[in-house]
Amino acid sequence: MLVVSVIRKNIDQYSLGLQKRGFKEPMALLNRVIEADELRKSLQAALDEQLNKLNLSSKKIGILMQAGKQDEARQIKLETANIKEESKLLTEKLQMVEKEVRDQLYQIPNIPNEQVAFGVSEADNELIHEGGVLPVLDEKSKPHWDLIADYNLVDFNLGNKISGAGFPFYKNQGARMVRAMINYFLDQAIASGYQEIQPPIIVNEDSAYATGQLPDKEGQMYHLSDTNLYLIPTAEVPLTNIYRDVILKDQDFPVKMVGYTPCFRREAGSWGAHVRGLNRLHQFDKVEIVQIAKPEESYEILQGMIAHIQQLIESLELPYRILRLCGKDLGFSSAITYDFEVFSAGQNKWLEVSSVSNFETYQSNRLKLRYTTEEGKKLLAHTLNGSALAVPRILAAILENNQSSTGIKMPKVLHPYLGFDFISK
RNA sequence: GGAGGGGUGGCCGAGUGGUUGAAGGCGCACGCUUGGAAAGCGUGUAUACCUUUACGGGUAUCGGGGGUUCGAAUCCCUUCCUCUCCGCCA
Repeated sequence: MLVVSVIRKNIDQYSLGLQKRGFKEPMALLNRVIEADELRKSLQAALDEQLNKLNLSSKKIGILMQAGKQDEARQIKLETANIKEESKLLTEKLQMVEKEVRDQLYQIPNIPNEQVAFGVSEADNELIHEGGVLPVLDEKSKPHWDLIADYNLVDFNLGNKISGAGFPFYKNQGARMVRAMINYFLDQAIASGYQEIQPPIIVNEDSAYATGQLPDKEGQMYHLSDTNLYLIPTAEVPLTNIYRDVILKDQDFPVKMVGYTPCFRREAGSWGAHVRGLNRLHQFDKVEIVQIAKPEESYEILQGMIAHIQQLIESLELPYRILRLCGKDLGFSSAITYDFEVFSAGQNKWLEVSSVSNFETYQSNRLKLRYTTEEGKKLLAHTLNGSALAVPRILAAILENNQSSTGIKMPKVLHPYLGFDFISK
């Protein structure tokens, strides 16, 4: 959520930023919030004045009562009726306006960083880097959903029976691969100085609001209505919320967390042939890295996170590319996002396997996540996170890219985790 | 799930209707003291919003929400959390 006072100060720059996201009349939108906030302030001032009168009267009455001057006290009591009436009205108005300001702020996404390009579709995402070698496969090569069936690695039918579409059963060497990747990804993050955390995968409403899944993305999450709790769509939610309502001191930095969790996504309305196999699931495994940073350091830290993910993908010997998302494709809360895509040769398709973002203060404003500067000022911190990595699509790419007539070769780095180096019949 | 006890500032802890944003202590900061340190003494030490060039002033906040009252940390309702005992249990 943006800060109104900051919008006011940077209105031209913010307006331009929203244009990058495809907003037609951003200036009007921004001015509307500012005006609503002005109204809020004046109502607040008027209310405070009434409350002040009331407080003064109460004090007087207290003193008179103690002095035994009941009659004088009763006289003042009568006068307070008007004030109370007035402050009640003002309170109601104020609450309405406060809600309006909040609702308007909820509708304004984060302002893109200056590096983010204008764009009208995902075709305008900028290619930043390419790495690895595209595999040359013979024409008998298959997509992973066929390979999975051939080698009995994942059972989708069983998933349908027990849970529903999008809830696969991993079996045999497939299950082993999932477990190996999770462990490998976690170990690599730990080696890069991230603190491992195993968080809950069910969170309350406050947490879902604080990281921005609510109010408008409730369709993304599974909701447990009897207890009003949510299944997490990503470990970002519990990990970042650790720092909700926290004021960090200098010695608390750096804050680097890594967590493995299953992730749950309803993905309402996005089902079809293009999401076959492991490409898109309701439940999947992901290792997530999260950092909290001082504003002046956050972009350097973002580069570090990018480097970490890049190394991870390279170590798996997968062809990949890094894209910087354009304004149109940028997530609502993000100021800048880099997507990592891996080429999956059996489908002849790029699969997004990681998305790393700097949210600047957009999340921390809702989280009330701050830090103390050397001068003792309390400022909003920056939050960043990235996938490192999402398991099923990596699994798919490994299977497809490494297939041959005799079987599937496993990347070297996973051998110690797997206990095997080749999948064959 | 049953029965009971609690949630107060960075921490401990007092406070059951009236100049209480909150005694006292610890911690922390600064100053005095000292050869130096400790002890001692003094001063200061919450957050948010509004207002003021500044000094300052105002409002709200004693788990959250609502109510009673001129006035609530204190009374009532509701909700969350927590502790103890019993039950159940991986």
